[in-house]
Amino acid sequence: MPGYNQRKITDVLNQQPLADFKVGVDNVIFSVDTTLNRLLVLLVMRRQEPFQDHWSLPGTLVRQGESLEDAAYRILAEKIRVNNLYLEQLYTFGGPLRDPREASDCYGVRYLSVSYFALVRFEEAELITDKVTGIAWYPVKDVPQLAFDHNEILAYGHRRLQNKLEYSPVAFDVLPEVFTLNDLYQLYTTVLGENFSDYSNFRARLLKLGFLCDTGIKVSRGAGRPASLYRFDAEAFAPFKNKPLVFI
Amino acid sequence: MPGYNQRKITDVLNQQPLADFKVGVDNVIFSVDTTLNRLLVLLVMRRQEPFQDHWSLPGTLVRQGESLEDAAYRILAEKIRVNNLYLEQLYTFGGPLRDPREASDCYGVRYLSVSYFALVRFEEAELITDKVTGIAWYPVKDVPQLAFDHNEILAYGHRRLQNKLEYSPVAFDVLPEVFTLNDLYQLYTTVLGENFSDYSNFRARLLKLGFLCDTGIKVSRGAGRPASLYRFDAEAFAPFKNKPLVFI
DNA sequence: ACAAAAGTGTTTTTTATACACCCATGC
DNA sequence: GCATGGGTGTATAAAAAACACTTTTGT
Repeated sequence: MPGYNQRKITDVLNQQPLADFKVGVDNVIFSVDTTLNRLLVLLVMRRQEPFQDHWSLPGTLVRQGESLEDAAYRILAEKIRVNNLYLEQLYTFGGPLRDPREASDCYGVRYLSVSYFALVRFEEAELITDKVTGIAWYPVKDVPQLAFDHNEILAYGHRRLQNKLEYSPVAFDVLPEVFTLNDLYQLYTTVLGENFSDYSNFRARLLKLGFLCDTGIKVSRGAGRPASLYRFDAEAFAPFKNKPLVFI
Repeated sequence: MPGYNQRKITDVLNQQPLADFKVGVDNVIFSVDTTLNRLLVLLVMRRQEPFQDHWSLPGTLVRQGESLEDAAYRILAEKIRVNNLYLEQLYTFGGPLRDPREASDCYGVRYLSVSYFALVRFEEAELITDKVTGIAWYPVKDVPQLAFDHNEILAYGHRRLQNKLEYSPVAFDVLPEVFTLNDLYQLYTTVLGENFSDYSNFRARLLKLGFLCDTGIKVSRGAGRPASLYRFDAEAFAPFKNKPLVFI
């Protein structure tokens, strides 16, 4: 097949060299402080260049034989202890020059970032701190300038979280086993912003769906009538899976 | 700062070598054949190993100094001529061993795929064919076994397309400048499947939204009353941007 | 008693769904 | 005339949104 061989030769002549990549993963880990009604994101202080002494998303470079997810879970396990963490892929940022380590020699190795996100229980999440590494929950509303393009990644993650809350039961992964309807409502308002819904209607719709069961146990928080504690029933939720906009 | 230096040393000792990556992009390009009401996907025949003589999504490896998007647009421009193409990032597949080129030496270079997707106008899209490279529109319903994990990527793209159609005006990028409401309805049914909505209600809702203007021009297709040709008014659509579920 | 928080109910408006039916054309 | 596809309208049900009101607690 002469045409094929000829084509192959011109291809080789036309072809620019391929880029060599290191691949990083960066995690956008949210939690909700239900007492102060603040949406928090996990940040770590960088201790090496580039961007030394800047806050950044917890990330790492992918090692040999390691999948992207494995790397994401690995770095997370180094920073935080938490049960039942589920990471979801967010977006891949890979333009040239997004990492200053590329700048010096423009045709050297490239740095690509695959971002993941998760929502964890604030109370259960135990930050792993040592003398050298700064690590903290930061209110999303006032995160500082971050390393690399991490502000952009965070903004993207925040939007995804808001969407996810609207059609999937992530809220119950982050609330305690039993919770009051007001706890749930507060969670939604802190993530989605004020006036997303009237409390009374929120309540009525959610109870009608039938996957929240009243434990009968009452809990009194300061003044006011005691609230019922509810439990999320995963089985009863099953029929609503993948059906968009169950709430809101 | 002795603690810092000590930490740095143990880090180096603990650290496995980083993986080296080549990064590929793979495009899931859909179009709709409005005469036969079929959803199509663009496939190319591979002419080199691995997976020689298998159909695959059109893809390429990222070159030096090239962004991910650039690479995606480059390979597309080699396969198809079309106006106003907008690519959207889909997902990143990066497990080890997803590419058989890794298998021989497990700790050699890794292959990662960032996928993009788009919906193009079938009539305007001109496939660039030569004697050696097979290229074709394949009905999504009966795509064969593809190279690599491309069936998985395609399935992911199909789901994304269905979602996108429900809350964004992509349909008007793929329809001709003027179209009948039935053309629009057919497009939705071929992508979303039968019985997603009654035609009459689909029509009423869409007209009420007010971003479709009747040109007054009538067109007769065979028997039956001639239909009005409509035009999409991007300005009038603006207020609905980012508001989920405008239709359906 | 009163404020505060929980929970119930009611009214109004909007949207979804399923049709029935009229209109304009080709054959 | 009548089949065919285009287009309009209507009745019913369901959901969304606004808000008034009752209940039960702490102080």
